[in-house]
Order: sequence, then C-alpha cells, then structure tokens
Amino acid sequence: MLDIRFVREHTDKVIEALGKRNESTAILDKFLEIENRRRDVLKEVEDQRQTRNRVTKEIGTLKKEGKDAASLLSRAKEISDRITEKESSLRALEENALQELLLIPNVPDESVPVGKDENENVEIRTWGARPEFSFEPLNHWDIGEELDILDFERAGKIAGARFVINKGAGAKLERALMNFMLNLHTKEHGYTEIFPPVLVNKEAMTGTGQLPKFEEDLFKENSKGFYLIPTAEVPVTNIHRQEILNEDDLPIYYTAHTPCFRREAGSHGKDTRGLIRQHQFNKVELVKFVKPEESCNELEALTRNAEEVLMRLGLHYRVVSLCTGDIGFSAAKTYDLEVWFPAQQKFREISSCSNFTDFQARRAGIRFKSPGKKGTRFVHTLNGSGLAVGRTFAAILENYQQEDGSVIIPEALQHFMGTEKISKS
RNA sequence: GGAGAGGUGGCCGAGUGGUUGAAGGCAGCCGCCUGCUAAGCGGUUGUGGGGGUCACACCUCACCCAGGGUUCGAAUCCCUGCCUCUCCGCCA
Repeated sequence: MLDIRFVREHTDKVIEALGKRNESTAILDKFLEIENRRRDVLKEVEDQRQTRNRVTKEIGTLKKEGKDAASLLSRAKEISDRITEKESSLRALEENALQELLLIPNVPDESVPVGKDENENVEIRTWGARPEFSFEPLNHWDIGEELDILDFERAGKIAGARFVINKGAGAKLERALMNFMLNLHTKEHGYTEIFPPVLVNKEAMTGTGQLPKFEEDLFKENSKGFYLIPTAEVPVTNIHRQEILNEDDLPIYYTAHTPCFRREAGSHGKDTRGLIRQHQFNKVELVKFVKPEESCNELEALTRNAEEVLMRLGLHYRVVSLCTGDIGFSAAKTYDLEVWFPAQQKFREISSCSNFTDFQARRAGIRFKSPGKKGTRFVHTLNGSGLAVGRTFAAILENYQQEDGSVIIPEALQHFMGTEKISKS
C-alpha cells in the first residue's frame, strides 16, 4: 500500500500513476474523501482525550488528598461518553480508509515504459538462438505422453482439469530441475534456502497484496480459513512481517521451492493443454529484502540470477520490461523472462521478476533500523521466479526433442538425472 | 483431543487500578576519568499518528500479544481469540 501522507500530499502523482496503469481514479477519490473525514474526527477525539486525561488526573490527585471529586466525576463521565461515541465512528472511518487504500496499486517506477497492455511491453535483450528442427517439432504434452512421463488423462481422473501426473523419468526431471535451481541459487548466488508453509493466513496474503483484491485467484481452505499459496513469495516475504530488521542484516536473500496453487478463474479456454497453466505447479522463488536505495540494482541482479538458470539449460529466451498497463498491482517494475516454445513458435513467460519498493513492506510492516540513528524505514522487497519448474520442464521437452521422439537432457541437468536422454522405454 | 502455565521496551526482568512510556539490570550511544585494555563515574537511548518548525526544539494522542468490556481512570480487573511452553492421549 502507498504511504497515506504521500497520497495526501502528492495526489497528482497517484493520479498520474493510475492513469498510466489504465485505471480509474474513482478509488482514489473515495479514499481521499474518507481520509479527510477520518482526520477531522481524529482531531476531535484526540482533543477530547486530552481533556479527559487532565480531568482524570485531577480526580486522582483529589482522591489522594481525601477531597471530594463528585463534580469532576460527573464531568469526566460525560466526556468519556462523548469520546466513546466518536471513537466508534473513528474506527469505522479508519477501517474504510484502509480498505480503500489497500485497493490502490503501486506507483510504477520512472523507467517503466508507458503502455496500454502486454503488446506495448519492451524487449530488453535476448539470449541464445531458436533451435533448428529438420522435422515438425511437437508440443510438449504430446512428447510427454508419448514418452509416458506425463499423464494428463489420469490426473484428470483423480483431480480434474489442469492437473498432471509426472511419472518415471518425468518425476525425476521435475526433481532434478528443483535441485539444480536451488543449488545454483544457494551455492553460487548467495540465497538462503527456505521451505515454508504452503497454507497461510489472511494476514500474510494481505501483506504481499494478493488480498483483498485477488481473492478469486486463490484456493481457500474452509475449516480454518487458510489459503493455499499461489507463489512462495507469500510465505517467504511474510517471514519478516511486523519486524524491525537491523540495517546490518540487509540485504537478505531467500530462495524457496514450493508447490503453487492457482484457481485460474477467468482463464477458461486458455492453455487448456499441457503444463503451462496448471492449478498446481512447482516453482523455485527468489525473494530479497533490501535497503530502498539499492532496490533498483537488486532487481537487475535478481533478474540475472533467474536468467542464469535458462542460460545453463541452454534455452533461448528474452527479457521483457512490462509496460505500465501490464505490471502487477503491487509492483513498481517488472521484468518477465520469456522462453522460446518451438511448437507454438512463440515466447512464453517463465519468470517474472519485480521490485515492489516499499509497497509490500508497508502492508506487512517490514522495517529496518540503522544503528545509532533515530526512527525506522521500510525495506524494499523484490521477488522473481527462478524458475517456474513446470514451464521449464515443458521448454526442455520442446527445445530438446529429437526426431525419434526422445529428449536430450541439458548438460547441467545430467548429473541430477543420471542420464543424458529420455527415450521411449 | 484432555489438563495446566505463560505472553511487558533491542534483550532479561519488576509492576497495591490514579504523574508508569513503564523500576532495576544488560546492551547501545555521548561525555569524564585512568600509561593501554578491563573496571569506574555522569548523562542519554522505544514505535506510530496529529500539530508545529526552513529544519530542530516543542505540544499532543495512542501503543505493555490482539480484539472487545468494566471504570471518571486499565500494563494492572473481566470476556474472547491468537501464540508459546509442560504433561497425557493420538499420529506421519
């Protein structure tokens, strides 16, 4: 969420940001109206509390001296009643103001290209080259089923659409990818491995910005009100919720491998086949907590860390800077990594790396303190996929498929797979 | 699931319902002192909001797990929730 004072004092900037995002300023107007009333009532409440504190103290003194305080008592009672009344309307205003504020998106960074939708995203760089095939390359789901390493049909039987069973070498490849990615990030990129809960509470979901706006994207557990995480960003960022970190502890780098769960409501008919859009998928996530002045550079570094995975797997990809109309609600800036899918003849998102500036930190109350200095500041949080395992799996099948139906295992993975190739058994 | 105990500042730890934002200790910071170090002496140190200032100063409100309640007044009393710990049972 944005700083209340910033919204109040730089309303023009917020209006501009909403405009760039193609969003109406209606929420802002509503927020400001409530906020102004809140401040008026707050002033009244505080003035009256001050009076009450004075009278109350006097009563205490009189009682101690054994004097009569009856007249003051009735006056104090009167004031208190009035305060109680005002307080309840103040509480309502505070709650309403917060609810509106939670719906206002982050302000895009200056460097983010202005654009309406994904068509105006800007390609930053590409790596590698499209693989050449002497035959018509197959879709990964056909390859996977043919090799008997992916089973969508039976997954449908036990769970439903948008689920998959990995089998044999398919299960092993999934595991190899997770190990490869985690090893790279922990051993070479300096991230600390985390294995967090995948069921989280409402506060955690609000902290990273999934709630209240995107409830329909989430699976909710009914008996205790847990939510299944749509990304490890949620539990891992919330590790430090409501904490004041020491400046010396920053930056903090975490990586986590978790299953992710998404309702995919509103994407009926999109990517109905294959691994691209599943209700459950594995992902290795990168999360950073950094000082504000460093978050821009940290985003570049984080993105490079994710790219390294693709480079080592020898997968052709490009980096795209999302335009203002396409960046996520909580993000100030986002780079998407898109990997080449030969069968579809297009680049598909495989990682999304974002700088959330202080937007999540303010929601989640993650601050830091400099030793010897007064006050605290909000950290900046960043995260990115490093990478989505299912989509990486799919990309490997498609890019490394052979004419005989087998799939070559990229060298970086061979050690984890114990084999150079997956063939039909 | 059953039975208990407990949640106070960066940490430890006090706290008869009325100058307690909170004793004391530790740690930190600033001085002083002592060949150096250690010790010693004095002072100082929470967070958030509102007002105020060029900026300080300063004024004020709130905060002793969270949310309600009792009261003129709550860290202190009552209720609910959350979390932690111990014992029993169950369990991967």
